Amino acid sequence: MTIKDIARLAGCGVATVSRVLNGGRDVSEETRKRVLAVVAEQDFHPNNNARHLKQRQDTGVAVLVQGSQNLLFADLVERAQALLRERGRQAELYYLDEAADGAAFAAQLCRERKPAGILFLGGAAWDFQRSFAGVTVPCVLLTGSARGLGFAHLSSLTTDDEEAAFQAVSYLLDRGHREIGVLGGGQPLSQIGRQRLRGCRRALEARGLSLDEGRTEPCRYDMADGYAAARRLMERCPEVTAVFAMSDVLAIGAIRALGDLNLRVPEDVSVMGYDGVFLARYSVPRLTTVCQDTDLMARRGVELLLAQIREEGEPVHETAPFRLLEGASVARPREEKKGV
Amino acid sequence: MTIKDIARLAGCGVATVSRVLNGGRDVSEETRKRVLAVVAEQDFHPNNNARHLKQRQDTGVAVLVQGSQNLLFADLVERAQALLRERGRQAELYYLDEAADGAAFAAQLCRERKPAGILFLGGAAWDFQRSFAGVTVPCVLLTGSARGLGFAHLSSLTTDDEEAAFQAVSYLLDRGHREIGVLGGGQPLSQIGRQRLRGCRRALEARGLSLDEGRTEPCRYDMADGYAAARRLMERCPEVTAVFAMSDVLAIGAIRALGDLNLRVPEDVSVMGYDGVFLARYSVPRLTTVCQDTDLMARRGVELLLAQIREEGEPVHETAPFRLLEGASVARPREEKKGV
DNA sequence: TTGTATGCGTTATCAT
DNA sequence: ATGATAACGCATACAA
Repeated sequence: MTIKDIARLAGCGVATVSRVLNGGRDVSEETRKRVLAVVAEQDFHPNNNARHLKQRQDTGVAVLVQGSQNLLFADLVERAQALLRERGRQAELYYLDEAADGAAFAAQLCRERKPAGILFLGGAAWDFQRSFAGVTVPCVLLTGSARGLGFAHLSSLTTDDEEAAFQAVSYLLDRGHREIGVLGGGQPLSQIGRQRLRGCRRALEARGLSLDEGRTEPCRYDMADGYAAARRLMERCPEVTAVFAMSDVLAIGAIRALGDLNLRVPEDVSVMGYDGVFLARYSVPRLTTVCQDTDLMARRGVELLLAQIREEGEPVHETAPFRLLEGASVARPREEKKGV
Repeated sequence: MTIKDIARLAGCGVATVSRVLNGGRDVSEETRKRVLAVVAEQDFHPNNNARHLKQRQDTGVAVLVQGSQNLLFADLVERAQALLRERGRQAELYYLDEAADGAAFAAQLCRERKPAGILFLGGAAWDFQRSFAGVTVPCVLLTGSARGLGFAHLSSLTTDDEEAAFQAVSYLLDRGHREIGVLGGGQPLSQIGRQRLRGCRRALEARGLSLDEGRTEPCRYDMADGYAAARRLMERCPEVTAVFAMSDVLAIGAIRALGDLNLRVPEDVSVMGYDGVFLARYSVPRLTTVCQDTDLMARRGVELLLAQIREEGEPVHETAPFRLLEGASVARPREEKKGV
């Protein structure tokens, strides 16, 4: 079943069928109806391979999600998809492995799917440097800065990770914590990890303290690693009264680890998260966390992308606001520990 | 850049390039090397649209995941993908919305991508009835039974949901609970919900109790709904001493809700989960839950699929074992409540 | 408004 | 072992 068959059954040429299927302009209402009737009757679906093979440019937007289990992205995806649909742009979702080369995949997409633009959720700066050359359409990177990369059609929007981490750790310091452990900042997403680490350091140094390397536990961003890292940290540094986890999933893992060490959260050890994913609202205790504004990021990200698609302007690199969401996982340190 | 260009640069015909790119049989080692050199030098990637347009059959396997946030599937996907790769089958992942018609998507896939087989993770029986006709390759459905559907090339493998639910509720009854609430079993995945509900009923009736409709709270399978459903349940039935949540994410939501109602888990109210996702091991308290054997399901599912791809035999419909994983979210009911 | 014809980049068929 | 060429199913330029 091809448009040829449909054309035959509807008594018209293939071009007419094609026109009806794509917007249907320059077609009389009568033939349009006749064609659509046949299409429905035959349950015909055009072949996208042939379509994209021939098509020079698609109107849709590709959304590349790197890390399907990243809860922060789940929020972003949903919002972005809805917004794009509102603006008449079909959003094609692609989930990539965390380790995959997102930019290379995007380049392939440009060759084969020819989207009007691409929205990146996550992705390593390194991949962009290496493979973004093949990407020919306007792009926006969410949750990462592409300022330093200098590509003419790549904008970016990210939370100011350094400042957010600064405030997170300052919040702990304000409550009297002095022995603070840090979880996260391993190899992947290293750019983000570095920013957050820098914020930590700045907050500590502002109080005359220093970021003790022995109290930083690099790890991947999942619960299992958060759990393991927290155990390592507490075994090595039992004097720690507060933990800053660079992601909520790490915080969840850490809370479970502390529980297994018979340490109560927040009475014995406080835990501060990062991201503000919905899971943070369901943990026991509820997480105190840096809440990234996914709603605004999705909205502004889509806006930037569509603007660049319309008129090829300069790329922009912005930061999105955040707020400190108070849960129940942070308290003042206990007296006996405070005195250590 | 097309294979035509590659052919020209390598001084051979397009057919030779194509042969080199696909397994490279019937090509002299010398020309093979020459072609590959040019391909590497030009960073050439064949166009998949054209490839699939022409190709009559692919050797890869499509994996359709319905519900990207379903944690049970996350485990299954990872295992299945690894196993397929081991067996020399490239696994192409497709994440679908929970509400999407998975079978219709699969039919489209058969027309356009022509995979050797399809592995379904989730999906509603209704969609299969309506749209599976267009699916022409061997398929295996995981986490659902397709026995009743009667398709010749659709096998299935699922946990015996009724029996598992029976044992879960029996476990609660064994510990002295009599006032048991049930969360889950709404519209989507209704087949699964019905099975589990049936198991609940059977367990209760085996002790001369009955499944009180007023104590069942239908809801979707996410934390927010679990939270809301648990609150509704406890407000309407404060005498409840144990809750059976038909999914771990519901259980997590329920535990949070109970906390907000100043009810301790498990001292005041016990919570039993279902699925055995990794998240269950990180909750506070750790979930007591029915643990589906994702490892076996992935292994056996892939095995069944590859067998059907090799030799078109009869479809099989099996159940996978499960086990009750004891956490810390279930205890005996308190005396004062027990007597109500 | 409509139909005809060409080509998208690849695989598959058939020669050689 | 290799090359020429005909599809694959569609969009599109152009003719009518």
